[in-house]
Amino acid sequence: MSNDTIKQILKKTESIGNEISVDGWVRTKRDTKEIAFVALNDGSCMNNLQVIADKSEISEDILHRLTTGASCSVTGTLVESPAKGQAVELQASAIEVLGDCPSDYPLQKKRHSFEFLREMGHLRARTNTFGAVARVRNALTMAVHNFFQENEFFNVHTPLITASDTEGAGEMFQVTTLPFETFDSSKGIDYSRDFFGKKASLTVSGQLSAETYATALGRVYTFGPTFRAENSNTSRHLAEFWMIEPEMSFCDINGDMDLAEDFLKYVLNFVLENCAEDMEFFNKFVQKGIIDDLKAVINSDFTRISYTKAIEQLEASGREFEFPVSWGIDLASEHEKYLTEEVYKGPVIITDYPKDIKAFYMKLNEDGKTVRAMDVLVPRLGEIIGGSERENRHDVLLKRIEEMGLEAEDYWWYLDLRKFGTVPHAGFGLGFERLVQYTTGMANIRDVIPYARSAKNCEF
RNA sequence: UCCCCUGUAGCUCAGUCGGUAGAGCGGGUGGCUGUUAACCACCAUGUCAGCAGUUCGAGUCUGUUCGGGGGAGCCA
Repeated sequence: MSNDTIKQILKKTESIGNEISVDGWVRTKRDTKEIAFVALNDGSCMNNLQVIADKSEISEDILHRLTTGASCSVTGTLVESPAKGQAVELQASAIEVLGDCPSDYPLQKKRHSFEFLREMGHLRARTNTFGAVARVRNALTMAVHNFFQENEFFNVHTPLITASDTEGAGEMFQVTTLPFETFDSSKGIDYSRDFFGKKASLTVSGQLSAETYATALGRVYTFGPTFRAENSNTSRHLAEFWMIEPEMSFCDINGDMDLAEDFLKYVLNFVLENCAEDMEFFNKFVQKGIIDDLKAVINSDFTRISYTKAIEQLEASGREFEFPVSWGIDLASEHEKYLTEEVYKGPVIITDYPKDIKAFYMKLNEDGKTVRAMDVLVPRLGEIIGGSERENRHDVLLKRIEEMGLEAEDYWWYLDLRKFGTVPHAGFGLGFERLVQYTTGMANIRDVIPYARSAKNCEF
């Protein structure tokens, strides 16, 4: 923690003329007869610090070892740069090589494909793109907490291991200490001998637990890892991902939509303000025009339409969809894309879905056919947020549980929330990696989390 | 899980009608220039993903296994 980071050095022009020391990794070196130009990066920001290594000051041996990827500590004088391309540069008086980098270093000073870099999970953060993703991801994490804390939400740590396999959001990973080397399938499984004395799994959602705290603290949110054992092989799914789930008491579906809209605008704005350089990079090299897109979202009013209206629009479009449109179907990607990218050209919130295609806990409308669900759809990605007002009537919830073929006794504590001082409440869920994807324009979700876990993929 | 595409040097790719391997970048060496993905010259580098088959002969054709990508479904 002794030396300034390159980010600090590049910002503080008043230190021109001072003797400073900097640590970092060599990105590139350009040799001339008298001088070598070394682009030094320390991860603190996108930009490199140009180090001037005069061959009269720095030995040939040291210069020879400053290969791409090598780490070093440079001492010298910060001076105004006489050439274009950078405002300041470091005139080196001494360079210490901390770690050599032999020529079989896989990251060359050229662009690599994301596919190749995925095989280099332990090194890819040293590239411009993945460094920027990591910094933006960090900023988004900050923004999420700031937003909820400023709005008086309490962060709740919901359990990662759960014994209720009834959360109903997808296939679960089982957690067990039973020795399956000696497992005899003909005898069945005696879970009473397992660690928890019953079948346990990794959580697929913190929502039900969050609801219990919302009905005590008012406004809460979770922000933690979630696990789904789905065999889905797409650029939008992970087996391990981070989810944000706010839950509010004394709130209906309209308040829920307001929160979702405010939330998205807040975090996007936070990143544009705090990661300007990284966002410029994405704007230029990853997704052209993304900064203007995000600004447009921040300054727009999200369109809010009912499911029934959306179906009418799709039917009236005259479009040949692969999946035919009729009231009662779940919207497919092509339908969502049409609505967000072609009709409204921006975020769209769709509400009041048919009860049969949504979860049991969503509040039933007076029509008896639809529930107070709301999905936020955005261009490029589709559904980014899914939420609802929760069913707060004990008798209706019980009936819905039975209708869906679920066991009421599995939900005894969840039903208790409606038995004892029930309140209207609502919330939503948001996959954090999808938010990072949407913000950076990165096309594949495996490139916005440090180490992606998906079917048949658990490297590093 | 389904459909489509794909696997050749460290990377990105070309390789025609089946005749025994090529470019750019990267690396090494030398030169040159306050350079900016520097430039110029020279040099080195391959289990053509694996296995099996057809053929006088397979990077090329066939089968199969594995890996990667895109789309779909499921979803966040």
